[in-house]
Amino acid sequence: MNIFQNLGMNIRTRRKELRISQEELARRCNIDRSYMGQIERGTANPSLAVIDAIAHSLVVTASELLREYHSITAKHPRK
Amino acid sequence: MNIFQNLGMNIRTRRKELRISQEELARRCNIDRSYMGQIERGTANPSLAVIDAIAHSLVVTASELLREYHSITAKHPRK
DNA sequence: ATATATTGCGGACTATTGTCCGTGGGCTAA
DNA sequence: TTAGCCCACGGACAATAGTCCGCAATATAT
Repeated sequence: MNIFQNLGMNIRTRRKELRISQEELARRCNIDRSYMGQIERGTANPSLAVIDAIAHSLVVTASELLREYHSITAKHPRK
Repeated sequence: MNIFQNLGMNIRTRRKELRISQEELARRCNIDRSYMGQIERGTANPSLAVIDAIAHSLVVTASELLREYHSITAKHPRK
């Protein structure tokens, strides 16, 4: 899990809490829908302006979006 | 103080703790020295990859670099 | 004061981000 | 089945991040 995937997971988790689609989130952030998908998958390298816009739409801080992601189900990894 | 200036202040503060120049920090991050200056002044919009590289060189996390900056001297602003 | 190191700032250029389409697949419901 | 979402992925393009120089301004020493 690199920092890009970590950011993506945090965004996806928070977005699903708000029960909105990638497209709706992208619209609220004024960014492209397919680019939002790349960010969630961890395959894009977004600028701070983009990260900040997403954070605002998700009602969290950019710092929080970059915190280490902890999945509930992925606890106790074997090995 | 916007998020760019906030990031810049955190970087500059941490860099001075380590007693290194912008040029030395830029060299350790493999980025341009004048661009590092722009980032510290809050006039650049760096990508997550750049923020992460700086964080590593400063031995902190990207999340920490984006936390709200609190100056010691700038307390109790008048109005 | 004179050096010396460090930083701000500019222009010209290259590399990469981010946009704007379309297409196809998986899913749920009617 | 068909229809409606939602998401992954691709290509071509526009916008901007980031580089590489130089030079001036400022700080920090000697």
